[in-house]
Amino acid sequence: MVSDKTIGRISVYRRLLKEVAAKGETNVFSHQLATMAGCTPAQVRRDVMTIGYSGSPARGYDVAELIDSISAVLDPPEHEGIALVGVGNLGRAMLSYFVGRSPRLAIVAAFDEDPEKVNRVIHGCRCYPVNDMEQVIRERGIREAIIAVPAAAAQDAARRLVSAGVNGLVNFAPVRLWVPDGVYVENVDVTMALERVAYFARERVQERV
Amino acid sequence: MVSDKTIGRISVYRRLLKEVAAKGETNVFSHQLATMAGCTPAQVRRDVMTIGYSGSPARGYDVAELIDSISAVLDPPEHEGIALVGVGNLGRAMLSYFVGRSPRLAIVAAFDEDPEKVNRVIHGCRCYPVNDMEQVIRERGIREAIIAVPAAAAQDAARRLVSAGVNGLVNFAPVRLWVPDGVYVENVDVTMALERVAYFARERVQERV
DNA sequence: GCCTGTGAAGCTATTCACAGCT
DNA sequence: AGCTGTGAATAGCTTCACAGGC
Repeated sequence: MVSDKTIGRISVYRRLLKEVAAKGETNVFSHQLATMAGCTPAQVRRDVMTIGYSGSPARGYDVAELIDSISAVLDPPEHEGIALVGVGNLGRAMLSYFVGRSPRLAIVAAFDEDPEKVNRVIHGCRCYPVNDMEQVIRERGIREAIIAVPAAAAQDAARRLVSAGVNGLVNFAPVRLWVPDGVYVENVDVTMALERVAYFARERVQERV
Repeated sequence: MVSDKTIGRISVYRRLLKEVAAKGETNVFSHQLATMAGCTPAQVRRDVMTIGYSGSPARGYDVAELIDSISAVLDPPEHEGIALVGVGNLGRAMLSYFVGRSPRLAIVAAFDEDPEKVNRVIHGCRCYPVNDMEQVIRERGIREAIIAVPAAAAQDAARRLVSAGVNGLVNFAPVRLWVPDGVYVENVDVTMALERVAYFARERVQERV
C-alpha cells in the first residue's frame, strides 16, 4: 500500500514524463523531474523507490520505463468507467476535461434531473435521468463517481451511488459526505482553496516587510 | 503563522459552524465538530488553540465567537476582489459558486479572449478582454486570481497576473506554474484526484478480502 | 462525569548524507 | 564528477493522556 501523498505525486510525475517523452527525451534525472514537479530530488528518488522502479546512476531514469512503472501502480487492471452526477457548468467542465484522456479512466455515464439534458449526449457522454442511476451503474459495473451537484443534493447522490456499488468518490460539493467504511472520498473544496490562497498571499507579503 | 493544514480545516469548521448556528445552536463541543468535519476531537481542540480561541469545559465553544475567531484569521482586513481568468464551463462554475458567498471574497472581474463573452455580464460578473488584464487588476487592486484556462494558456495567464500585482493563485490547469518567490499557488488537480480515488477504491476492496 | 487546554509521546513524511556505481 | 538507492536523522503533524474546571 502506497501513501496518498506518493500516489498524488506519481500521478504528477507521469504527466510530466509524458511531456518529456513528447519532446523526444528518453532519459531523465531525479533533479529534472523534481524541478518540474516542484519538489526535491530526494523526494522523487524516494517515490520512485516506493513503486519499485530503479534507474541508473549514469543515465537517471528511462522515461518510458518509469511511465510504465507508474502506470502499473495507478492504472486499473482493465478499463474502468466513471460516473458523473450533475451536468451543470462544473459537470460539463469535467466532461470536456476527461474527453480523450487516459483510456483507462473515462466518464462513461452522466446523470442529471434536468429533462433538457436527459437522454442527450453531452461532450460525447450520454446523460441519463437520475432515477436510472442504480441500474446504469450496476449494468456497467461502475466503481468510481464524480459528484458535481449542489451541496444539498450531494449526500443523497453519494448514498445512491454507494448502494449501487461505487466505492470511490470525487466530491466537489462543499459538504462532508457520510459513507460506509471501505468507500474512499476525495474532497475538492474550492472555497477552502480560495480562503487558503487569500490567507497565505497576505502572510507572504507581510513576511517580506 | 498558521500551517496550511490548520488553515484548511478551520475553513471547514467555519462552514460547519454556520450550519450549526442556522439550526439555532449556540454552543458546540469539540467532539461534535470533529464528527461533522471528519477528524478527531483532539485535532479540533488543537486547531482552536492555534488560532487563540478558547471555550469552556462546561459549554464547549460558543458558536458565534468561534466563527468570529476563525474569521479574524481567515478573512482579509477589508474586502478583497478576486479575478477569474477563463470563462469556459469551469470558469462559469466558479462564478455561480461564489455568487452570494462571503462578501469578503468575491470574484469581481473575469477575463476571456472569446469576443462572444467579452464585455458581457455573466453570473453578475463583468467579463473583460484578456488584453485589459493588467490594467483592470491594477485599478481594482486585485491580489488573488483563479486560473481556469486550458493548460497551454495557464503559464502565460499566471505571468501576466503576477506582473500586475497578484500574489495568490488557485490553479485548475494541469500544469505546474512557475511563479516568483512570494506568490502562493494552490493547485487543484482533478486528474490527480481521480487517479487517487481509483487507486484507493481498488486497494480498499482488496484489503477486505 | 464530561468537558477543555496542553505538554509529551507517537507517527508519518521529508530530507540528509553518503556508499556504490559508471 | 555526478548520479542513484537508502539507512539514518529531522521536521512536522496528530493523538494521547491527564490536570483543572464546572
